[in-house]
Amino acid sequence: MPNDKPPSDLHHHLGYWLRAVSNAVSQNFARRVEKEGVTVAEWVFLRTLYDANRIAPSMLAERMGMTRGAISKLAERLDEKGLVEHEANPTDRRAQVLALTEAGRALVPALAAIADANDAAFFKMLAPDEQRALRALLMKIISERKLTKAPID
Amino acid sequence: MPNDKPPSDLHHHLGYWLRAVSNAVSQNFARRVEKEGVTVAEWVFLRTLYDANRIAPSMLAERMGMTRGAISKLAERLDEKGLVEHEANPTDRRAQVLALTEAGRALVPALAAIADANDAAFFKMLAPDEQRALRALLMKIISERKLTKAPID
DNA sequence: TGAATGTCGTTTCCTAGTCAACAAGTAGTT
DNA sequence: AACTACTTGTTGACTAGGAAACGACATTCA
Repeated sequence: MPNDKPPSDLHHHLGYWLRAVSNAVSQNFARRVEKEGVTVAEWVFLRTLYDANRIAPSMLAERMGMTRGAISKLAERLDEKGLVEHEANPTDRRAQVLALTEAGRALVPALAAIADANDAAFFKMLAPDEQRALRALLMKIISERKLTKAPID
Repeated sequence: MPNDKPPSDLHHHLGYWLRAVSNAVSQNFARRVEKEGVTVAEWVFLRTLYDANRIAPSMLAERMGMTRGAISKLAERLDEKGLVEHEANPTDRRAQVLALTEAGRALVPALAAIADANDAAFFKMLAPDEQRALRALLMKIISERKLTKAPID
């Protein structure tokens, strides 16, 4: 045998296509919300806080899959923009509680509308059953992944 | 009507799940190739160069979807690692030509094996037909997107 | 009570990108 | 030939995030 087979192509990996589509979606969304003066991470932050009402930074870090350092900086930026407030925690003087300001709360529905429009535009070439199928496949991977996260590797 | 309906949930967007899975795959892969002293971007760079043999940085930037500035720095890093060489272009004294060194060429198959293993491990919970379906959906989005990139906004 | 240990959020340092300004070189036009 | 306009790759300023060290505080345990 004169030669090994060539190394597999980039495009043979599902992860490659996943990254390509994901980046395109995120970049598109980023461009849209930028006009509202907000980044993608800030949108996720605000939307999560919208539901939580009042939440510790460490909780937010966990839910968003970011480090506490990142959340700390993110919260400060949003505070400066007048969208988020830091409050003291009466029962633990180390801790903080984050909450939306009125302006922050008012902004969320507008951002949600942009997110809806972006998602709709991006996946409109997929039929409804195809969209459901894609969602199901992605969720299947995620849920499986959750189970095997700590022990594996 | 007392109240509007609430802003849509983060998890209602396909883009959210896409980003979640894509980030997980990439992080996992990053951790694995880190042991070979290489980042994800560097892997894509090396693999692309492996096929192209000799290529201008500007071409590489286009193929990888990165700016020329990023490619310039990436190439310099890989040059310092002894994996990539800069050559002069005889016909245009502004231009450069990038090529793999022997070490760089030798490294690619090992990295490809890691990429194969990572992809296999990550998507093994999907049946073969599910994997094909996922790939088809992603490619459908990409190809549609390519067509409507410039004009749409 | 006091000491060790653990946890909270912040900060510093680092990496890896973008963007915009740039010098060097090419090409086209008179 | 000279002027203009474009293109090439590099650079500097800036941004966002991770890792780890940190100070302040809380908890546990003797």
